[in-house]
Amino acid sequence: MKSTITDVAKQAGVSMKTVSRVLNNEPNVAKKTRDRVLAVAKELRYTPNLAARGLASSKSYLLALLYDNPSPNYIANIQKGAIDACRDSGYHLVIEPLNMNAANRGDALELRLERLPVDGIILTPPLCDDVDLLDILTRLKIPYVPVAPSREPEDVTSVKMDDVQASFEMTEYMIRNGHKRLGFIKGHPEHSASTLRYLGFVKAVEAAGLEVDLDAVVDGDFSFKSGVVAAERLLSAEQRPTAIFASNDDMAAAVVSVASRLGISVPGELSVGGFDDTPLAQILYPQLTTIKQPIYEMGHMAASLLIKPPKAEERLPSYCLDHKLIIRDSTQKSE
Amino acid sequence: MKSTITDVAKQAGVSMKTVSRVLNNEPNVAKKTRDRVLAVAKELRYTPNLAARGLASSKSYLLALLYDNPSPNYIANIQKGAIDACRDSGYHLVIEPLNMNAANRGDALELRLERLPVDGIILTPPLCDDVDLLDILTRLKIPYVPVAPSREPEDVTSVKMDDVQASFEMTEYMIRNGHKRLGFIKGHPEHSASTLRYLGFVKAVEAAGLEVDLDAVVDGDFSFKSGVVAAERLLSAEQRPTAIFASNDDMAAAVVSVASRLGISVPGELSVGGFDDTPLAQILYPQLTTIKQPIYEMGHMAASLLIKPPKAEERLPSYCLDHKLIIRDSTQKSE
DNA sequence: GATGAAAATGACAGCGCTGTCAATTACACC
DNA sequence: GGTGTAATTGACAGCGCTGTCATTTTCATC
Repeated sequence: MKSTITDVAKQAGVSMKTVSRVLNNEPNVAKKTRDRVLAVAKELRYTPNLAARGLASSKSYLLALLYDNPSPNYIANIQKGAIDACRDSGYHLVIEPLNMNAANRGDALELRLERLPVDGIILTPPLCDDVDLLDILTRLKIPYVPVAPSREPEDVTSVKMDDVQASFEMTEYMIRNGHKRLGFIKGHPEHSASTLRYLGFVKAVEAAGLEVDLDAVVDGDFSFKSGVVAAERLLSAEQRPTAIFASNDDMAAAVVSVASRLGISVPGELSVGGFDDTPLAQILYPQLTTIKQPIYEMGHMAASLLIKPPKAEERLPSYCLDHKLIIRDSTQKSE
Repeated sequence: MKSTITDVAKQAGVSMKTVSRVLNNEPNVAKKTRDRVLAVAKELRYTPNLAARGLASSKSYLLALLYDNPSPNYIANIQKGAIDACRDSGYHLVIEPLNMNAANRGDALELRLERLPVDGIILTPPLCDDVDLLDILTRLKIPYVPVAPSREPEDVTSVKMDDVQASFEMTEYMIRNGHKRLGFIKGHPEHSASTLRYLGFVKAVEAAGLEVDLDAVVDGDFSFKSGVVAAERLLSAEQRPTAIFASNDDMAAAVVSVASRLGISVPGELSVGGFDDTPLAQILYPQLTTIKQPIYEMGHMAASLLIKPPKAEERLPSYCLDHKLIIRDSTQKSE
């Protein structure tokens, strides 16, 4: 019923090995032969048997995405990118949520990883900064690519985005729109992105020859709730900001919500900028101006790097992918 | 380095086949032998080679989750459930997003499915109602389990929840809290859940001896935006409802938002109920009373059914899993 | 046309496991 | 102890493919 390499070989009048060469894009096959084999394979609707392939070549044609991240949206996008990269190369993606509490560490973790029959692993934050995990992976000699790690490990290629630059652009955009009293809501203090985003904000303010008003920089922790507290503080100030840049969309949403409660119109009297471009950004009214992280692209790149690792001499320590400032309805010119 | 079945067999002084029996929990192995083999396997840190296993048994120990669904949250939960079910049985889950536009149908789709080296497929809405897809799967003899299908296919076991009952409970809860003027916002007319949820609402109202006020039943399409329109209509009525039940959380969030804008306090003057228990429900202030679908559980059950199909005589046409009414802060007693 | 090197092809073993079926052992019973 | 049945164990082939290495073909060059 289901055709094998042998069937194709017979039909095309060549050896199994030649068929194998064609299917794996190996060199040293005459064009004529290649075309014939390809034609027969198509005709017979041949599909390679992954298990057999894997057994013979001691590869699995499987990549794993490891995560321990509460944001389904982030994961879904990484996932989509990785899968699309896999598709063209005959790879598949298996998903492994990892709960990194104490009980799951040490030997249990190592065992679990050993059991994972994959050719490479994509690590999302915060796993990509977990020293234990990285150690085990290195020991097990499983190739991995960290996505947006806080510190880039040596000898390993990672993919990331430029948080500082993205934050810089959002701030610059607000300033270009005539805003001078800028508020900023910081992210979770233990998250490295928080620092970077704040840094970009500061850089942009200073680059414009303005001064950072430290009273208008308040702490947050990425949660909607912390955004509410921060917004109340910012908006009840004597000289309230004309624009607030929150370190993520949830907190930006909180700003919009508080403003609406206080009767401050957005964007009329207050511009609000977020970060992440989560679905929330478009659900909200007005829709949020925000930064779209290249999440899909990072997933895609990470998988590609695992499937076809660059040669040692071409290896970059990291690939930085482009974000995008998405201007929607929550920001406008200062009046 | 990595140990094989042969190593274990030698060390334990039995044949490979016996080791294989033990590892696969086959019957007819003496307890003594079983224990010894297990001990040796553990000592040697033996992990079965999936590819070899698959090749020999023509199984892949892989399940696929197919989706074409915009809600990352839904997918993430199904996924988590399925993976947890896989874990204990040595299975892994591969994820396959499917874009069901015209170009990807027909032969391309069939080819793609043929290439998927899996033992079974979990279908999420709306894929589980796609006749083309179901046809191909049947033809290819790939077992599948639809999650929450609109119409239950014959000869196939599906998993689902009881939308009518869930909706009934939410409504009943509101009525029990003294609410008599109830508003309802419908979901997308082409989504079967919309009908069911409305049905549950009507049943509960009538069961309480009240009458459905058709002026307080307005159309929506599950989007926040449609919720805004619906809420404005409901809340500007002469006799506005004291409680509004929206067919999903996004629309419930819209109700809360509109109420806040109109200066109507929630839950003081207006109770709001949602459906789905999305992250939004907890992000919001006040947090939403809503229905938690057994999404994780459905994923878990679907995978379990694929891994260990019930015998023909024990087969149920469908497994209905329990939802939960989650009472938070957006509802209270009518004053 | 002879020569040699490179390109193209093929024969064959074996990856690690399980299915089949045969062989051995255990055990109840007379 | 002998017999029969069931429980337990093992020998062996082979799943479909690729790696290795040997062989054949091609073709530029003299």
